[in-house]
Amino acid sequence: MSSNKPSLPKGTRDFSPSEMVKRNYIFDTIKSVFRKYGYQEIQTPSMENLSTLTGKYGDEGDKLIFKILNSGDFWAEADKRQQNDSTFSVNSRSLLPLLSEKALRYDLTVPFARYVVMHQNEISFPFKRFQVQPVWRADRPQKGRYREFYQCDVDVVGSESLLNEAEFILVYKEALSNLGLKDFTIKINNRKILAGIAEVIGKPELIVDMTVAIDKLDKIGFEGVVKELGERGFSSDEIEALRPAILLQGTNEQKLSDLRTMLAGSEIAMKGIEEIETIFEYLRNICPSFYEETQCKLELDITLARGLNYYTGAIFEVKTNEVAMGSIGGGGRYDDLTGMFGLKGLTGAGISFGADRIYDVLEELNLFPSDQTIGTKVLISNFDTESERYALPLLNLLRQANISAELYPSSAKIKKQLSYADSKRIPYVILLGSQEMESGILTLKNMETGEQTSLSFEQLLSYLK
RNA sequence: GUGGAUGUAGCUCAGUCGGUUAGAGCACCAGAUUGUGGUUCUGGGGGUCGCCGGUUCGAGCCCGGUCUUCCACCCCA
Repeated sequence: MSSNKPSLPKGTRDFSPSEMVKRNYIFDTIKSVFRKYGYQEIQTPSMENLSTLTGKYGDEGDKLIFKILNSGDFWAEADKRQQNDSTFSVNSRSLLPLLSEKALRYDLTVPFARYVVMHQNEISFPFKRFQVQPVWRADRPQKGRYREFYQCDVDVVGSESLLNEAEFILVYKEALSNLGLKDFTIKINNRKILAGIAEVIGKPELIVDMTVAIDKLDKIGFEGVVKELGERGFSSDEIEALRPAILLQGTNEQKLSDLRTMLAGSEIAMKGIEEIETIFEYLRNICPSFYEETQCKLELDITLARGLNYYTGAIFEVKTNEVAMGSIGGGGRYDDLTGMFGLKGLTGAGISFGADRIYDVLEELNLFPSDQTIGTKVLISNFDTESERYALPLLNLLRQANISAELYPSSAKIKKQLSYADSKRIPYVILLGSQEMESGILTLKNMETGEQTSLSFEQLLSYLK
């Protein structure tokens, strides 16, 4: 490519009309489920103060935040600082606030926490909100991974009830089923159980290393996990003690019962186990048939570790079993996210749908409905200035009747006008030339069958409605 | 951030051993057809072979560098 040709920043994409139709189908489906469960929509700015975002996602996460360059001459500013303040030394850290004080949002959860703190006086708790907006991450793109992508989040703050967690599972099930997915698994775990395991083997401070390692079980196998645990500072005795937890088998009930025995000495683990059981019980009471449906599997998975930097209770992750793709959703409970912004004692929980990955999945499985692509329903052909003048009021009447219509804007060859209708998949064309103007009877062409019928305008209106 | 591939027309890709004017399919435009598309036929436009340098009588092809994209790791939706 020569250098003067335009290109896109790495990991970003244009969305053409046909793609937007499909994307809106996903957003509309998910949003309508959110609304049905009582969540209200908000939006927040694309950019936040850098200080709002840093330190919330861990060291790895902080590196992936897109920072926005300040306007102005940071170098001159640094000079001035040095002259006025002898303790000011020029290095990457001291320069950063001069270089950048804003950043693109990395997810929707932290901006939401910021929103809650700033609007606490107008919010009545518990506050159930949903938010569908793009987020940006500066990592290397690959399959199913973009630098700009949309998240669809639902969160509730100010409610400890595990009913919220149970409802998240139902939201996942309903939204993904409505999108046509036929085999997906919602994995659930609890940070408290993980903490309990780390406690029982005597390494509570290594909980993050432990979970990062066992999270890779399905990818690198048990031997790989053992190796990684060793590298992360676990002795072979401790690894041996972890074995039964990592290799937990059976139904959710069996797993819970095994965990109860295994972690009997840990108060926090018991709390986590009880929480999972309560969630399951809510589900049974809300939806007795939940476990009988085959398309959506709910699986307690002790190796599931996510966003440990702020989750404190339940953790969720959703995967489709129909195509190879990373997770298409995730979430959990975070007890003190607003605490970072000075509002203590407010618990929250939420889940997220990865719309771009869901798009890729639906595309691969050919699950987009075909009737979604129709925009304009009828095109009025344009033979000459006279027929154009004749067509204008008809165009208006069609639109007043709520029929999506357009008039070809110039008297190009009919061949070209029909090709245009064809490429836009417009199902009907009104042929309007001297014959039609004389008789007042219009010719309606069905673009799919090629059939042409002669109709009065009134007949045509009721036909197209 | 680490490792591996890739780059030729708008898109997908051929291009032999280094040898004349770099090709195909699709897409686009026009004509066959001055009131009929999606099929067909004919013709047409479109290229700094990613970029910079080197080797050579001669480079799309070989060498060095650089950038891009893709794949994997880390991490994640």
